[in-house]
Amino acid sequence: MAKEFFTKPFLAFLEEGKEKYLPHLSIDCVVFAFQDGKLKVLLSQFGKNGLAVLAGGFIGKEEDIDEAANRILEERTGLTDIFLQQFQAFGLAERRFELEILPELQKFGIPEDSAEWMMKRFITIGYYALVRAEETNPVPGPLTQTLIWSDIDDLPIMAMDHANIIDSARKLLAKEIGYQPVAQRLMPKNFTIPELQTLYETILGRSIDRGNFRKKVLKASILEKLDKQKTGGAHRAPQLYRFHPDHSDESFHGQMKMGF
Amino acid sequence: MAKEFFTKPFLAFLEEGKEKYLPHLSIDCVVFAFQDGKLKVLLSQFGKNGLAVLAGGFIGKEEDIDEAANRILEERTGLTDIFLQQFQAFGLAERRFELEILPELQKFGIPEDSAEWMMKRFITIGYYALVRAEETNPVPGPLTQTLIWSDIDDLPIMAMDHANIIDSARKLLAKEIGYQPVAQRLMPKNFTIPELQTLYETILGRSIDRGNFRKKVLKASILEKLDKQKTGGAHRAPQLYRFHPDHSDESFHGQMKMGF
DNA sequence: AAAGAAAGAGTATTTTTTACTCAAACTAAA
DNA sequence: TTTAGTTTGAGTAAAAAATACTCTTTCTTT
Repeated sequence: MAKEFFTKPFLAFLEEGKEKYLPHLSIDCVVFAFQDGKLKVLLSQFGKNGLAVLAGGFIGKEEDIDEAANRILEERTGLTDIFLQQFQAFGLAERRFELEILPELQKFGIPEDSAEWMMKRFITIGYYALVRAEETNPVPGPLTQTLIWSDIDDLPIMAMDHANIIDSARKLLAKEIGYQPVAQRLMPKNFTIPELQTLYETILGRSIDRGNFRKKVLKASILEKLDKQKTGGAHRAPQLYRFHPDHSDESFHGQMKMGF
Repeated sequence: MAKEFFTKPFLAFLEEGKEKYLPHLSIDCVVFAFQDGKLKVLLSQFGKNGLAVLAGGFIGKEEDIDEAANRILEERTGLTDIFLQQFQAFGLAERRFELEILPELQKFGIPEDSAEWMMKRFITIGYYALVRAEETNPVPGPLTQTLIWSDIDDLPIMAMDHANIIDSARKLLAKEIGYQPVAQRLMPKNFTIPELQTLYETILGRSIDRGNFRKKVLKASILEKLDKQKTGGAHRAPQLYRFHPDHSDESFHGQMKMGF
């Protein structure tokens, strides 16, 4: 990785940016996934062990902010129809890339004035997204060197206030999981109840009684039992389920308030 | 009211704006109060029966967005230390004052180019504020002709998407009232339990059992009984309470989840 | 074939919510 | 001064939800 990354597309991006995008405004997406029993976020990193940033971008002059967020996410993950929700704007006066990113660019010989517009103060609108890791195909963009799924509890050093943005998103997630779609979007198509429980436990940050979780989740009748069982496990084969495809989304918020 | 309103201060404001404020960005505050058993919002109206807008303003180039929101609110209400919280950015591509406000300005002979920067596309960051109506002293600003407390269920015609912004804020309020500070900020210093109940009922939009409400609110031990009783009422004199001054705010979120 | 381990199922207790009833206290009308 | 009307304050009983367990089943590994 290195010099050849910051070539034409990136320079072109910088030159065009001033014309195409609204000044002082950006979008940053906290893309969550659940993998190996851990909560992950999608990050792009400037080189191995380098500074990391969220999946971000800018807002076209004639583009809705939600449109922009979807475009940015599609560019990075290849996914359309993502669960994507705005959650907070971050707007401290001293929020600017300058200090951290400018040296990086200079290392690669980018002329300073090409990136001038990017060095201004930026107010960023934070979105959070829920994806299934196994369906995602991360694609580096013009500004992104390496894309990684990082354990949310073991983040690399983040640029600016990005660690703070992730933290806010995570707290929101814990609130929102009581209102459904979260689990649908993060779990694989088929899963066992104990697997679902670990999702809840990692998001809520505490353990839940096994029996009670099962009881509650079944009573909510949001799950559909499959014929198959999960084989290969070390012990008794657990039953596989999937979310009932009927009430695909909004239909029954609050049916499973998850007040454990 | 009329011509003399759009004079020096307003023109000066327009001229300066381009220099002082970030382009394409505004702040709009939904200021809630509870008065006569009704939920009210602070609006400024262009003339009697005219178009109404939220208490809004712009973000200084070196100003945090929270700072800006506080400044704007202080300018209008004279209050400092307001409960003020960002809740959502509104950013449709066609969000612009132009169509609705430009004609108003032209009526008053404002040169079109003075207001040019204001006619661009704006992304607005929505805040909601909670105030005690009786402590507020609304002050018209450079852009605001008349300030009124409007019943949220009987709004005048609102400019742009401002009705939508109010609606979002109200929905949020209903969610947040389960997490405390809301009632503290909206109720007068002293109040009776039935009065508190009507606040909950109007915010939640449904009726609550009298006895159960009282039981729950008392068990949360957030109230302090006063010696006085509320006199003058048509019937049995209800006991006066105030919020326990100790845990003034954050201290015990969630103690009163209000799951009616 | 037996041991270990997790899943599935069930029970019992406590807490919270919901739906009421009844007495007390005050005003206004008789 | 008494009485009717109305709202507050207080309490009870039943239903639902949350919590804390135990026991059985089923699978893998030894």
